[in-house]
Amino acid sequence: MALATRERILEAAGRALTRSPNATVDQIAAEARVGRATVFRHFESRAGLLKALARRAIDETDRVAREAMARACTATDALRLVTRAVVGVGESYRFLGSAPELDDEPEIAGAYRRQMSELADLVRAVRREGFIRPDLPTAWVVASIDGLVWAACRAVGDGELGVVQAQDLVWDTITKGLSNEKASGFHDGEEQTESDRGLADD
Amino acid sequence: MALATRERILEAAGRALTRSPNATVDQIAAEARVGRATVFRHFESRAGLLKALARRAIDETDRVAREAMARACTATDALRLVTRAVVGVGESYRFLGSAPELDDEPEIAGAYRRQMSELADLVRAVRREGFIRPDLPTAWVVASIDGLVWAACRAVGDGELGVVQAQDLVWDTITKGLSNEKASGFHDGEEQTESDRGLADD
DNA sequence: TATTGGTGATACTCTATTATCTCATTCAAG
DNA sequence: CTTGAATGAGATAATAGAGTATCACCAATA
Repeated sequence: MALATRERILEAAGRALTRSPNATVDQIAAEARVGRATVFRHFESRAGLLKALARRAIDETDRVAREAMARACTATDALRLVTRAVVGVGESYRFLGSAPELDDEPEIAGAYRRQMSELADLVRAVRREGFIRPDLPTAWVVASIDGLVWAACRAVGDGELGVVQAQDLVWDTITKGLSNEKASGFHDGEEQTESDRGLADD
Repeated sequence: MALATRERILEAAGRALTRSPNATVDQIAAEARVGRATVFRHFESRAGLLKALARRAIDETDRVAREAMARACTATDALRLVTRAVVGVGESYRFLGSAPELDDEPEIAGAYRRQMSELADLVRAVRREGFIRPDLPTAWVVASIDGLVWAACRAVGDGELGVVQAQDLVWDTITKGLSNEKASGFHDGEEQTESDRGLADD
């Protein structure tokens, strides 16, 4: 039962830390229906627990992302599958975004940087295939994909969307945006600036 | 000098808390080049300081958002101007995203909910004007706009983009997406089920 | 039955941090 | 020059939470 207990603590820690990133060991133990001492029997310290949890989330993300990469034959399709996969396991690593202590763990911080760097590589490959609008900086493409995936994970976690629905919507939005106006007769230039200038007195 | 000192502490707290959300009063005081006791002379407690900081950020966001709303004649244009405005003051409230204690402040949590609800109202109005793709759930439109604004603020804070550039890119991405393929010959039908199967193989 | 490994509960120490208080210093206004 | 308000620095108390140690309990197993 040792392994099961450890796993149960990790799951509970994920839930508790997603709710409140400063959750105490007491709260985590309570969430796991486990004695406080048991937590320290399985993890050397609270920081160690956080680190193990983060490593677990990162490894799982890596796994599904590599799986997706392996299945795709073009970079564009790889990006599509990777975003889907990451949204699918989003619950695992949602706590990472608000876990400040982890920035001090060089192992975790390094792994996160590596993941973002791999995403940037993938985006550059997708760009070479011509799928990405050439006028967008790569940094923004990476940042906005990250933001959309993040939004999808949060929406799923908040029960606003189903997982599959969120997976579909992320790629859909990347591809087509939110706007209805396909013809792109919508330049930031004309009608908008008109209305802007027409009413701006300052 | 009293007001200036208070302001200086607030600015410093914003910087310190953006760096590390658990920054101690010591660290905030050091960042403000101010004695520790002075912080407690201007704010009743650390929680009070955080609350004042959050209120300041929320009020500033409200201010620029209302200003933008007042200048626009259509809901669509209002959404464009509001996103621009919020990205412009993004630095003020970046710390809010990783300040867990603030969820316990009913005043702050309520104000945040109100802002999100106002954004949802605006999105619904934009939808009525026909600008938003009818097949997208409003919840997703709100979430993804939030995600894109968030991504823009973070990119600006990290020095990856200039403020004006980020402001342009958010609306540009909302309108047109990231993809080059206008024709949308890209349907996600079959391959997804495939990937789905792949994800559920454990 | 005796043993053993994992557990819960509790008491305890130790440290970090908040919050208060005091006193000397600075500095600007009168 | 005097005065008073604001500040910096430091001592101090109070508290919360991490981490340790101990003991009793239970279930599986020899």
